[in-house]
Amino acid sequence: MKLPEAKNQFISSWGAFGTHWGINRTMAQIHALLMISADPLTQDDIMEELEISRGNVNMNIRELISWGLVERVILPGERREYFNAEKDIWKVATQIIRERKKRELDPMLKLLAQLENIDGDKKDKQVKQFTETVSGIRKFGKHADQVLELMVKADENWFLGNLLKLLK
Amino acid sequence: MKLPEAKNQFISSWGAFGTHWGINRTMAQIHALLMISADPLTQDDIMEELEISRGNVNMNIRELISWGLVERVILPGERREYFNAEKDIWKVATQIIRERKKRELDPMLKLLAQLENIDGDKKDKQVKQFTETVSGIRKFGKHADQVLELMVKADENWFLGNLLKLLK
DNA sequence: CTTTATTTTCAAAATATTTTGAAAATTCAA
DNA sequence: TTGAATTTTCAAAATATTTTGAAAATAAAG
Repeated sequence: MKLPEAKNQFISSWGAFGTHWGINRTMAQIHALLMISADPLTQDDIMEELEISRGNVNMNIRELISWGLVERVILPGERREYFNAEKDIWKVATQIIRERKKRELDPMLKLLAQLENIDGDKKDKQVKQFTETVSGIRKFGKHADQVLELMVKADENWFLGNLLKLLK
Repeated sequence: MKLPEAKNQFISSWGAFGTHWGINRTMAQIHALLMISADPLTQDDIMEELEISRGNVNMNIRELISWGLVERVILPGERREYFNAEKDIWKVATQIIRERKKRELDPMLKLLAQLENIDGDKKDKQVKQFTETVSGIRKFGKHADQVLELMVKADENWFLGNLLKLLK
């Protein structure tokens, strides 16, 4: 397979992959394109390569920047802005984990804490099941939170190396 | 807070949570409802509780069954089918991991393997960056695959207990 | 300042997803 | 069998999301 075809395949499946993770297709495609580009690209490069509108590129680029996955690059003597993606996949993953934790897990845990103590007969079957389910999810979430916290702080090889050694 | 209000809050935020994970809102809400119900429910119970149509309930219930998160229950002497959700959150999580691994991670790894060897000048900057990115993602994916595999097979306390002890 | 290149915004259009509800299929009891 | 209860299907409608593109805003150069 030649580079252009491989590029297209990668971009397209990274895009599809993204949709399963609550990320829109185009944002994931732009991310994919930037990850495999040796040099930073302009908005126009991206528009042309992915055949999408300027507004679309602009919005999704800004979203990628807010996720900490892409940075603006100013090349000396150039008027236009360039965009560059973090290419170290470990950094990409920890950055995504960090953001999703902040945006989703933390608020969920906060809510569950509130729901754990409800008024009513603790002997009642429905009350009991509700409390048990909520507290089970909360405990699990707290564990996950700790594990993810360690993961984002740890160095790749150290963490996975030790983990796999331990568990083998 | 009283049970009914707490229930609604839980269902509604579990639904919102689901949408961030590529699961549709209603499916997640039905799942939430079944997880906090002490007893199995019928399609009509779910329709009434969530104020949604019969077809909607039916489709999403079947989807939950295909994910292995909900089971059909036949109560003796009852004509109608009842539905019951797995309530052990560890089992729920491992089941979701198992399915998503199968549906998403495995196919992605297969594709990346194909893309790792492309025709062309290995010295070319673009070819080099493409290959590096793809192989980096693939290596990471394979690690993740192993970790998830172990996680799915391990017992909750054993796994998290050891992991946290090691990393503290 | 004025002009021109570039980026950003956002209402409207296009597309995609979800939901409904009624008809068809199935299941079970009599 | 037959018929009533129940479940399933799926085209059409409703809703939600994404994309466009042109106008407004901003930034740099002359």
